[in-house]
Amino acid sequence: MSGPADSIEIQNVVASTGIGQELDLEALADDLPGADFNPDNFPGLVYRTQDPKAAALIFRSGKIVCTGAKSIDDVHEALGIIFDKLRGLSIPVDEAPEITVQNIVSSADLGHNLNLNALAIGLGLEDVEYEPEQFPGLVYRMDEPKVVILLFGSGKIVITGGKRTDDAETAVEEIVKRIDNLGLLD
Amino acid sequence: RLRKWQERIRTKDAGERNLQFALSEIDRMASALGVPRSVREVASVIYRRALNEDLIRGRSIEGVATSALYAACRQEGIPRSLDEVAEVSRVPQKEIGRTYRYISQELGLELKPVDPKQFVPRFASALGLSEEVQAKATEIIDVSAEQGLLSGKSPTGFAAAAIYAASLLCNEKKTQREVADVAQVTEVTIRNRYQEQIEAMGFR
DNA sequence: AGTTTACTTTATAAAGC
DNA sequence: GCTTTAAAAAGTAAACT
Repeated sequence: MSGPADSIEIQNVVASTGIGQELDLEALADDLPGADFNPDNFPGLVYRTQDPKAAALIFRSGKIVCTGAKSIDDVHEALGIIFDKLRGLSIPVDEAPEITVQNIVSSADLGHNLNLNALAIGLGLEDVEYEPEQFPGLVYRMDEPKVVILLFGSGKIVITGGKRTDDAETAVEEIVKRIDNLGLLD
Repeated sequence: RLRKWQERIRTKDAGERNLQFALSEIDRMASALGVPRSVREVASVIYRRALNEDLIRGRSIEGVATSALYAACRQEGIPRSLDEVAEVSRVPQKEIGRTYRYISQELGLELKPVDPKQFVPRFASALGLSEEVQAKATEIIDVSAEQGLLSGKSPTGFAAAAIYAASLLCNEKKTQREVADVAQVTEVTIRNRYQEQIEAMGFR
């Protein structure tokens, strides 16, 4: 059975980790080709991997944030590359640093156009933020799973705030139910 | 003990002065926008509620005052766009929008999305257009909104396009530039919405 | 008038102001 | 609160050709 849940695509995964070692970012900026470090703007050093494509923010404390990966596997791959690069610079890195997924951004297509005005009232104005003068999407905060869904007139949606791969799937099934119950899924 | 008394009086005075400042700012902006006294009163009530619920902490008094006025205009059915409100405020439009969303959520205002039709009388009269054009523009908005064209679109741009289309249909033509200026949108937006609307009306 | 680039919104960690 | 990073959605806008 093909449904909206099958159209889900992970677009971005944010994860955090740490190498268990303090870093000299000034020195690291010189040793890592392509590294961006502007301590006046932001305390983290920015390093990008090409394959898989991702961006890492490396901090003096040794903590690292990885963003832009298209899957959880890609996060592990990208961070693995960074760990090896650091080891290559004779920086001691924990053997298998714990990697925590912090946020997953997914997109999906409900396959029907949406009347956002009717949806704002139907879903409940108290849980909805819809200000087309400021942004074309309707913002819906769902409690279980605890995610935020952006709904557009085209029926395309964005699910963010989830930490597990199946949060998006559960959220899509739930939002489809709620919209259908309102009779707003044409 | 005497110090505590003085402190209380001092903070009470400061709070009173801040409230007076906020209310006078609401009055000043409301006058500049030309909204009726009833809207200023609603804005004052919203501001006082925000104050009582401690929503001003971490935000500027002027920002909350402006947002309260923006919300009051909507609540009273005579909305002003964020652009228009920002013009008479010394707070940037982006902050007004954010603060509005925050106080709206926290106070549970539950305001419905702005109806583009509510801009028609004001924009049309600023352009010197007749009642006939206004009625036509209103009809265009109703028909195209029913066909689902309104979702995600800015209410001012939607209203501007309908007024432009209605002015053509009623032989009281205004240029896209003239309509764009009073609605504070670009000609490109009017062109885009106009194309969709005349198609929805079955013209073209 | 068409194209490109860029900004609006959501979530999330990191260190410091 | 802010700063930076990534990505999607769709609307709006400005700067070009």
